[in-house]
Amino acid sequence: MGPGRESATIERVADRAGVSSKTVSRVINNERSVRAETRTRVLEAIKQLDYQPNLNARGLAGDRSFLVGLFYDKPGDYLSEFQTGAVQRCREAGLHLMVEPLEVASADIARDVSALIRQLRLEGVILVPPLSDHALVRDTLAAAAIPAVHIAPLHAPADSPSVDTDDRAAARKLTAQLIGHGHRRIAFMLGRPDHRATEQRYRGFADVMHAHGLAIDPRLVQTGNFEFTDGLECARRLLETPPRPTAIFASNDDMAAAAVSVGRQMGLALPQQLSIVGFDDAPVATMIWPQLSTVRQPVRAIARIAADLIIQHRPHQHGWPRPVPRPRLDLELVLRGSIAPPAAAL
Amino acid sequence: MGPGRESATIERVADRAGVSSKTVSRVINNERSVRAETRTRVLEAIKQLDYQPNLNARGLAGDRSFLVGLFYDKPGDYLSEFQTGAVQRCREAGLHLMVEPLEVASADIARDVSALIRQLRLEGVILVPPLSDHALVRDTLAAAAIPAVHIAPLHAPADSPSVDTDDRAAARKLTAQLIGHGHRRIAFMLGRPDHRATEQRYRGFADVMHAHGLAIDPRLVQTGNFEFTDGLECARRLLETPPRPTAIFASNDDMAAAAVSVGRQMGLALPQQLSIVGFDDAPVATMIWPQLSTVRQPVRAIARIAADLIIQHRPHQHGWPRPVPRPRLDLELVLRGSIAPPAAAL
DNA sequence: CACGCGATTGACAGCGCTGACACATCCTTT
DNA sequence: AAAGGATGTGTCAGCGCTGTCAATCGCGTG
Repeated sequence: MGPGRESATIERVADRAGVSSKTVSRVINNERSVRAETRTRVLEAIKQLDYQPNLNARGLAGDRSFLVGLFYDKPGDYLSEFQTGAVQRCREAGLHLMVEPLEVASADIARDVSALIRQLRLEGVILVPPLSDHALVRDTLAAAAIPAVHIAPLHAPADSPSVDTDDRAAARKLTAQLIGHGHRRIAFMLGRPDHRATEQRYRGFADVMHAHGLAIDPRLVQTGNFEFTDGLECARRLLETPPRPTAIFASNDDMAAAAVSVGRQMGLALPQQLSIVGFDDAPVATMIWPQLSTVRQPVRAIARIAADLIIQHRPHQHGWPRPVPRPRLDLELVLRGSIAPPAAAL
Repeated sequence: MGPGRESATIERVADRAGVSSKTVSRVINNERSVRAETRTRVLEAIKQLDYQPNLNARGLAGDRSFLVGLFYDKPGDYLSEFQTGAVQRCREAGLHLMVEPLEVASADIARDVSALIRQLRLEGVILVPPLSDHALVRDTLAAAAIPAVHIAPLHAPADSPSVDTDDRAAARKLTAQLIGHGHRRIAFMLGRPDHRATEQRYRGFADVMHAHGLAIDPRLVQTGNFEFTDGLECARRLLETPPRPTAIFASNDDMAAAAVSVGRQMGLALPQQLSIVGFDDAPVATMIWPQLSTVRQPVRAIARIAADLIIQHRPHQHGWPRPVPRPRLDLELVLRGSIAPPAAAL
């Protein structure tokens, strides 16, 4: 009820409840050996005084920090979705998320990481690609014995958990859609080579092409680095390669959007003369016309799981359970208007 | 050189430098009264031991936290740009940014805010719209005497700084472009009513329309809430209103993209039969065809300034300087392919 | 009824740092 | 040469909490 005039301390709560501060501490930390009646009394006092424990003090005394780090390289929609999911899960566990940009290309990235974890005493760190494969960052974290969760790493570290999605299976399904509509000559736009997704998505594509006995023209496989602008260039090359492909599988929606843009500039009727699919179900997928058929990324769910892994780890202290957890999520196709039978096949 | 095996403490540094821990503290906090020679010696010891001060301890002892909060409602590209700018500036000052989502609609938002600022002891908070106008949040912050910087608030709080952009002037310039190309019948898509930008952008539009003696058909002013999906609906209504407008001024790029999408679905040639302009220079502005003429938002710069305001405030302790700082940034037009003379005027 | 054991609770030190204040130096000034 | 004023440095307590360990309580057992 009454708002604490000065922020109440644990002592004040203890007095009001008629117990020692240590008992209040026990209640706050949800320790078992507190009589139910005592607990109630303490809780009541906490509520009445509107007491909020001081995390600095808790941290200093208990050698904790209540902080989880989320390290990223490139801001954007993915990141902001991810952090929203991670924060949600962290809050439930009474933790807070420090979102820290790190330049992969920076020379003193190791120093930055080291400073972060030692000053803030992070209890765990989540690494999103391409940081999840950065050797220096990994080693620094390992040396400091900070629990780290790697999102979709190219090479899963032996003693650190990772969270993955089954991009390959999804890419298979999406490719099957294209082939099912009658496409035979399909181009592929690769993502950044330092992302696991790049490899997996291409493999899924290749799997199905081969299964159908379809050749992959090497000239029709180009790298767009997951970037719209690179995708523009890439799409141009692809569409200038005769005979023109009737469909393009872009490894993400930004590049798919670039393909749409180039296709339109070249005067092609979309999707009749050119089918295009993307990956991620990014916002742009529905903001262009035709809307992209793509694969939904459950970004928030991934983030939640990653945060959860850190949270679950804390009590154990002694490394990760064996085998190291490596959850893998299934992906879901989102079919929209960007696929049509190839004009020639009509 | 040698990496500290166990994280070094201030005492260890003091021993090595042959001074007291207090002197080391002085060096860390960059206090003046330390002899240059002593300072050098201490810094040397710090480097040799690779010492990193414990922020928990610093915070507890000095009643600080080295934490600045960034409160937001909706994740997205804007947010992630903003936080990148804010983090950069904070780092330079040795502060860290806690990015915290807050639900504007939530009933216990005040409780959430209160818990955050009291547990973490935030040294300052940055509020992005629409949080910058949330009365409860504002009051809670004020009651706790936390310095808060409001980004583009509808109503600038009397004793809190705000950072603004001159949306009105930019909207004028953009409208002038449309009219300069020969457009007379121009529709307008409004944003969310709880954003200052919504009002300012419309006013700028109206200013120029009136200055040219052009009427604003009330049926051609619709609300799209800054959302792509609402924008779709909105654009449909606008384009079905006879006589059809030859141009649409959307208050942001997402809605402009929606207008492009609808225009295309209706079979209009863009930009010949319909010119469209947006606002913000969001990623989507260049990812659709035709690319949007729009207004660049210097989001990172705004974020930097906001962080800087907090940083500058700290030493003073006794409120903000008078008058309360209210920096306002100018905006820059970005002209791309989405404007053409109206077909009829050709 | 003394004893033992688990469940509960409290006393106390101390986490790593900084604020307040005391002390020591080294100049100036008259 | 003594007093006054900067400047530089150290001592010590304590920030608000938790770990450790000891004390106390409740109660079944022999």
